[in-house]
Amino acid sequence: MKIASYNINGIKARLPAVTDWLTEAQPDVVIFQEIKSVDENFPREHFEDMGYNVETHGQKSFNGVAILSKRPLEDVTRGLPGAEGTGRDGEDDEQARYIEATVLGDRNAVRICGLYLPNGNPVGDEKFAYKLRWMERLEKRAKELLALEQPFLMAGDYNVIPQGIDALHPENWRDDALFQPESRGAFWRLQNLGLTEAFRARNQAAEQFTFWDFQRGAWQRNDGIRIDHFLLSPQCADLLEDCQIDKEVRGRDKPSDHVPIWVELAA
DNA sequence: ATGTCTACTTTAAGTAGA
Repeated sequence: MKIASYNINGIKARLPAVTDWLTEAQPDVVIFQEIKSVDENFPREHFEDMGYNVETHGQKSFNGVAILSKRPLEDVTRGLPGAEGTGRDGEDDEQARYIEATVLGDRNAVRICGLYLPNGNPVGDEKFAYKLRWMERLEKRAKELLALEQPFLMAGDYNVIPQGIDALHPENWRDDALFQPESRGAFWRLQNLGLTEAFRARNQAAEQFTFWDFQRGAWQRNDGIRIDHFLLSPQCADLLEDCQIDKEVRGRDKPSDHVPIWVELAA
């Protein structure tokens, strides 16, 4: 079962590019981030015509996540649990950044957690504090799911550069929320719970990026960072067969600033 | 030093977010 993650930076602007990539890559499941659309305006029927079941969690203008699956989706939940000062299960989280669903493979059911972690810039601002609180909530959710001892994965745009090797010029990110010790520490804490970072489990090479800024000719200079990740539960990591980044998508017409990353699971 | 893109409104030029 091929499961992909792709921050598309706006479904309206990205529909042709996303359609071309989907047609070629043929993932069984794909999670999108930054759909930047309310649920009613998401081109659901377009993707249904391509054979996908579609579940969205959108909002106006910003953020927004979705899960598309060729297999049936079960037990869909929207919002990361534990939103502050609100009701249960993140129903009142004002930022649409998280969705979960279960996909049935031929041999295993896999819980898919699609996330768009807050950027957190500028450091020192309330936005950075929100990022760290959000990561604490994610860790809490990971612990809940780990207790079930079932295959699950948490994937998406983490907005975290794990190590210096994950940037062409790590020194340029020293003061950025994506490379702060607190952000990176929270990402390591997730892994230390027993989650496997799929890409690094299979590839230790430098210059393996998933994002190149639109500004300053970052793509032309390969001035990228690796911030889109798959974290796998132990039962899911046992099924891991491959993890790749579809880098070439960044060089196409009207690209997103991110490219797809995917895992192949023996599920 | 600067360089971009997207969505939206204030609707064609400015703002916010990344």
